[in-house]
Amino acid sequence: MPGQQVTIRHVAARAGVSRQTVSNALNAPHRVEESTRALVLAAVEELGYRPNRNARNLAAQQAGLIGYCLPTDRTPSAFMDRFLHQLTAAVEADGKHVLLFTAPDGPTGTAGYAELIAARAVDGFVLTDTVDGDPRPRWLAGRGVPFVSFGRTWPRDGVEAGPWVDVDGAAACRTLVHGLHALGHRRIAFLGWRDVTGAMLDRRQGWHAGCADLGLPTNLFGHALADSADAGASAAEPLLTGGDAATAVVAVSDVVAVGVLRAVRAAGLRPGVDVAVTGFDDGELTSAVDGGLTSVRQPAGEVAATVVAQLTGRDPRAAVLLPGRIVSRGSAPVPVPTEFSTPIPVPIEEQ
Amino acid sequence: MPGQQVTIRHVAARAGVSRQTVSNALNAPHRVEESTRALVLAAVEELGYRPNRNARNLAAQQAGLIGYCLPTDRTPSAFMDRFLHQLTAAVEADGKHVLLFTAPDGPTGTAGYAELIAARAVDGFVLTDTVDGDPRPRWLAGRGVPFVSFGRTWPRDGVEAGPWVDVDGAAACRTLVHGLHALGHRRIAFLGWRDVTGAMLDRRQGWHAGCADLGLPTNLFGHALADSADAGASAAEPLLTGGDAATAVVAVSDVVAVGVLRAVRAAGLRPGVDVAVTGFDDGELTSAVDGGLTSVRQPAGEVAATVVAQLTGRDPRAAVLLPGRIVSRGSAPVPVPTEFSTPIPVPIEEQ
DNA sequence: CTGAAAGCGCTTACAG
DNA sequence: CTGAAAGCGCTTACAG
Repeated sequence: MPGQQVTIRHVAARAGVSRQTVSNALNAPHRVEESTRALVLAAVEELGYRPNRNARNLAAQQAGLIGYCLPTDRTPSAFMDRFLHQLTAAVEADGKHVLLFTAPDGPTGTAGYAELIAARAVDGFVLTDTVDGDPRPRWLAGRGVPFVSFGRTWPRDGVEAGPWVDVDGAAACRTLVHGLHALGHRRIAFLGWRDVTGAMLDRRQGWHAGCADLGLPTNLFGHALADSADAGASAAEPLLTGGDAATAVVAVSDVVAVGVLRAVRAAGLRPGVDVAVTGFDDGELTSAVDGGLTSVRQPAGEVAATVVAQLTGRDPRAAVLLPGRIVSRGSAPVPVPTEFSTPIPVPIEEQ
Repeated sequence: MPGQQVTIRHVAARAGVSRQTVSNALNAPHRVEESTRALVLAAVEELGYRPNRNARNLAAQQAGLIGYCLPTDRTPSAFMDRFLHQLTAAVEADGKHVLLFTAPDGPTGTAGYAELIAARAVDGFVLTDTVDGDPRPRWLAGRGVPFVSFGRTWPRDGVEAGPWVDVDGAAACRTLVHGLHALGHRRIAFLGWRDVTGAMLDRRQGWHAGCADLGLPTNLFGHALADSADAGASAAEPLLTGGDAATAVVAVSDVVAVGVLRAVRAAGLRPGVDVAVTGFDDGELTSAVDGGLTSVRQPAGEVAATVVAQLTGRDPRAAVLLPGRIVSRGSAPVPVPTEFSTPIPVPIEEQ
């Protein structure tokens, strides 16, 4: 990086005050007379002065950086890109920046965290992709390192490992069931993943609660062997045939829902008409479906803002459940909830 | 961040040497006797010492950080997530980290860059999403700030604004045309975007060259009004009807290709059989298509590694064009190129 | 090869 | 309210 840096010395000389008065004018305005402050600010403006980050942070004993791990083997997703945008903006609003790092020891490894902590390179962490039994929350909490998780930290023995924000998948799926019921469906199935993740269980439980609310059968469910359209199609087939075939399917993800739609067509049925299908994620796949795929959108911006507010202590809550938003499209044109009510209100928009 | 930091003082005391000898053992091993070095390293190991980043960087007059801007209004994409993973890994291999920031003044604004430069918060930048007439490369180059762009910097008056890496979309589309020709197609259309971007022109030019290579008509092309399936379907319709209808369509993106497939079905034709369709991006949409969508995959890891190598001066090239990879699927089962040859070799894999 | 000195550019108590 | 002093934890020439 070339160019002579403008330092606090230059500003002090220009304003005709000492260096610490410049520092005070910038960091503790109340300890400086208004006229002095104006003088300093003018000099700062003229010279385009910005405090050297390293010097400031070294003196202030902070890093000005929040660490965020991108495990290299995670499936890339547009949603995580969106979340990262929002996180970056939220962290910036706090005068800090996001520092990215990888996990050489796997998605839940702590080595990368340990390095950054030892080097005092970050002030805290934001976690994502937490899984049941994830060692990271406990590990960080044990060292007194500030962090917040996007996604539950899955308490052990009823004890939370640390603060988290999550999207209420159960409420969304429950509302989806109510919406499908309002549409006239009475046999509503759930299609999850074979791998038992917390997110999947959460969504399935919401579907189950919705069916129970309305006296609908709760024995219609299946599990895709993978998060793929092919696996979704295979798993959906048995749910769509026979005398007690489902007329609606709540799928655990968009890509599984796309598979369900494929199975619907293969069975000679019309998607959205004979069989309603909903997904989860509201990604670009929703546009790949004729008439659009009804899906659940996660509020990335709200999640990011809440995470940062908790990290800085502005938000004292240890656990925050945010409602998702149902985006209603042709594959399952659930009405906005003027026509029905659910125990937990989840916004629905038509598109 | 709690806990007393282990400093170079502790290590020096433990090893029975002075602080600068510890520093030398770590940063300039050759200036220290082997036995001393071993002693120091043992103390470092025992104490779990890591140099304080801020102190090190302040003394060394560097930031240890590479800035990367995430414009908040950019359409989120799984590919950018993948690229960021790879960039993070590549930067880490160099002992640095990625710092994220936003662009309050729009996708090509320079305010965010200016702040970070003034604060000496980064050592350089990686640019993406450059557009024709993008002010950023010239602005950075004018200040002598190190940067590399992923995506051409679109020279003005023949002068490059700075180093870049890009994926050769023209070569990929040209190869696609040759592959479709090998499949028996003689009327191959191109479907681009109405908005004239460099990437779109690049791909269209490759299609044109391929058709010219093989003596095929070059008047079959259209432009979608947006990067959406609906726009793709509308724009594809006229290409698929009439006596001189196309039997294959090279689409500028996956989502446009999905629209083309919709138009193919709407015209009563069978995708992949009557009409071949290819996309570009190789995102999750490829799995939304029955039999899969043939697409072009960008080598995110190679791009990231090259960008970082240029940034650090390890790679002296100012402009690097990397081949994409064609992933052949049911929508256009182009053969691996043992059966045909193209002017520029682009790998094809079946999937 | 090793250590005493100076300095990186700030902030934070602490006198005046 | 303002400024002289000390210090944040390192690295970098420079003597010994």
